[in-house]
Amino acid sequence: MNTDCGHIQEHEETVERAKSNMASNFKIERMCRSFKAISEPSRLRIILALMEGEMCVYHIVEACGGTQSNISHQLRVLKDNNIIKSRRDGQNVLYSISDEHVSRIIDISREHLDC
Amino acid sequence: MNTDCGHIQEHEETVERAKSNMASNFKIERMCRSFKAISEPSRLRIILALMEGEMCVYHIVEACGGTQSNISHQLRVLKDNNIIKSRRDGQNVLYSISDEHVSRIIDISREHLDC
DNA sequence: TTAATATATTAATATCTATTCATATGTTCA
DNA sequence: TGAACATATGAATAGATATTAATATATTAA
Repeated sequence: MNTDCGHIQEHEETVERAKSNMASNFKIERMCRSFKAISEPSRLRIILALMEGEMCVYHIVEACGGTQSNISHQLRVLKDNNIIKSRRDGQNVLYSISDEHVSRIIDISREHLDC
Repeated sequence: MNTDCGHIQEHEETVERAKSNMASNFKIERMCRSFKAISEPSRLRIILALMEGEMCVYHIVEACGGTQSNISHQLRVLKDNNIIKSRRDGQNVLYSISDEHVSRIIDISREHLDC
């Protein structure tokens, strides 16, 4: 491998910009964890469901299918990554999308893939 | 588990909307694959680098670090998921972000996580 | 306080994924 | 044509992740 790709000048400049704008490892990993959280079908279903409104676990199970245990695991992952938030209401725990960035990202993706 | 969460009416309505707006399994999996593609540090680094401009493989390696082989594997994953595109130019292959949706999603995420 | 209900956690396993090393393919130029 | 270079691929393995079943915790109401 050498640099003689016939675009040395532009590419070297791009490399420099890329290096100086590159997020830190810490931030890269943080972003990745967020994207990974929404990268599994059962979790994405939960997000899409919650984009329709706040729900308790029982109703999330009803809307998304799957077992209570599995949904609960996925809710945990989503919450740990600040994708969703929860509040207790008596015996129930109500979940909702934690902030608008999430919905925007999902909407762009749906638009992009025509979903 | 039963439905008696004290929010039966609203939740049932939300469940109905969620079910009727829920993307098909096929589309859910397609979205998930896209998100998964951008969910690994080395791949996200490549995307961030290419957001600065088109580059050949050698320069991507220079910008992102890692081995040529690994970068090449990751480029493949990104390309298979239409995150990036490539064109051959002589001995080199030049990669770039495949469309603006990708950059928008990454930008929102950076803004969200303050990266 | 006990029973009933809703949700969360733990541990086990099966599956998936990233990374590495070795090698193959494709391109240019002598 | 063959040598040199740029990129891609295949196979192996180590590590991560999803799913399940069983059980624990938390809340309410009797």
